[in-house]
Amino acid sequence: MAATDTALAGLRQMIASGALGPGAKFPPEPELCERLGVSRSSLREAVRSLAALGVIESRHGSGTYVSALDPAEIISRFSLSVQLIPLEGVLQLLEVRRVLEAHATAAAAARQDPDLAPLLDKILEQLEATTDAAEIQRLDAEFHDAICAAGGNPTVTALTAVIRGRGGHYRIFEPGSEFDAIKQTSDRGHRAILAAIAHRDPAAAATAASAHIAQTELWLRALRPEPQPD
Amino acid sequence: MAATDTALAGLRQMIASGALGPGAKFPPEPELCERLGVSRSSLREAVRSLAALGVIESRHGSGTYVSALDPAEIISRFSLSVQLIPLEGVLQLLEVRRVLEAHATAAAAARQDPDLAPLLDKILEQLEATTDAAEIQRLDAEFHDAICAAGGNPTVTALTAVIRGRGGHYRIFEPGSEFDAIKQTSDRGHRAILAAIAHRDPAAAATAASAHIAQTELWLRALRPEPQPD
DNA sequence: TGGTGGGGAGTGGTCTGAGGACTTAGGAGG
DNA sequence: CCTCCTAAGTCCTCAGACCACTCCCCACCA
Repeated sequence: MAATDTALAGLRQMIASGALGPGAKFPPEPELCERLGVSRSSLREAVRSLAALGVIESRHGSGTYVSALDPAEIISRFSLSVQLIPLEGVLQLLEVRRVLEAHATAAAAARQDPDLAPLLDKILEQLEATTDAAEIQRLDAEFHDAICAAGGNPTVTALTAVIRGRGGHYRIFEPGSEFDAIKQTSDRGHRAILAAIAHRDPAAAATAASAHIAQTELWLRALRPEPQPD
Repeated sequence: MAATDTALAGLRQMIASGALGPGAKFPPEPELCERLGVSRSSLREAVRSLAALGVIESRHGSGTYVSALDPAEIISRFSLSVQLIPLEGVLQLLEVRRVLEAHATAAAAARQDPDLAPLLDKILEQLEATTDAAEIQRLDAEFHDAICAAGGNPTVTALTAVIRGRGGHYRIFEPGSEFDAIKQTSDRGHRAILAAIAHRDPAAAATAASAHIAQTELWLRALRPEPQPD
């Protein structure tokens, strides 16, 4: 087995076996090198791999630690790779988001948090008042994030946020011929979601959320805009 | 900015800008070092990070390449970190699986693939005939995988497979006092799913799949078994 | 007594240089 | 035309050195 793979398997095993739980500190690099039988370079590459996956955290001058192993944090690490996926794959991911967010929106409606509807209304008022693309994206994310968070499953919230972040790179809302029609349709979709939540109607909430995101999918398929780097 | 982060951002930018598309080959390491202004160690750690996320592939003796950037492949990279997530997080992930797999099962029922029902029936016959834990796990995965694949979204298939792989580490089916009852309930759940698919009934299929996975969640919450390393 | 600042040990981050292992393409030989 | 082999190209691993950062302890001062 290759040296880096040996180190990777060894580190993974130390966590999987329960020897090191969430937040635990690894031995210093020289000791790990000796124990795993690899050079420091190879060990560090293995550590980097696990760090990229959100399993390990290296703190300069302090040590190397097992992460909290929280699924939401781990999922958020995938943002980097998701942001590089081409359009065809993004459409598949949007179907995932549509299904999950419909579920989360229904859960939010069922939970009857009295503070949620006023918060969402405040966000929508700002959203409806602006025509700035970046501002639209920020407020849209805030709206959907608040709903998902109210759904009660942080993992679902993280997953939908990662996918939404990718969709945001395709600037549907750039000023153009279709801008007004798209913006109005989007605003109406948000209001429909809020209305369903305010009426404590989970089924209507799921339908409204699903329709809203399906609309985004249709725009992406039709416009096929170029993604914006950075 | 730290050296490794500089290299990471540079590599990422080369892909995001469109300079290197899926499958494209990177320049050799020495040239990348010079262009990005970092040493080979730092460059290699950055490459390892992106490789862990499924964005880059290094082939010994050949070169470094951009991956296919296929969302299903990228999601499968997740498997390593998901397998280390503790029970509490697994339950959150199972909710994701339940929602997605209900959706995929409904889609499979709606698609009316004539080969699907016979295939599933054959798998279930084998599954119902065995009491070996590993065999149960393998056939169960095969059953659900075939359904998700028929759902038509490879990303959903990959995501559910990763989560299912984690659930499999908690051996619900180890021989014990509850074994027979659990096995029978599980078998009945599979049959209900198959019946709904055979009857081309998407709503019933979604309900059956959702109930089947919800049952797994209940077992995990109740039994709280210890995960099996390796 | 309690707070504060500095210093030193511990630890991860980066660079350099060297040699080994693997892949691939192209030419020699059949 | 096919096969085998050579050689160039490229990534993989190791070793050693030095730098940067964190944290704890202790002397110092109010």
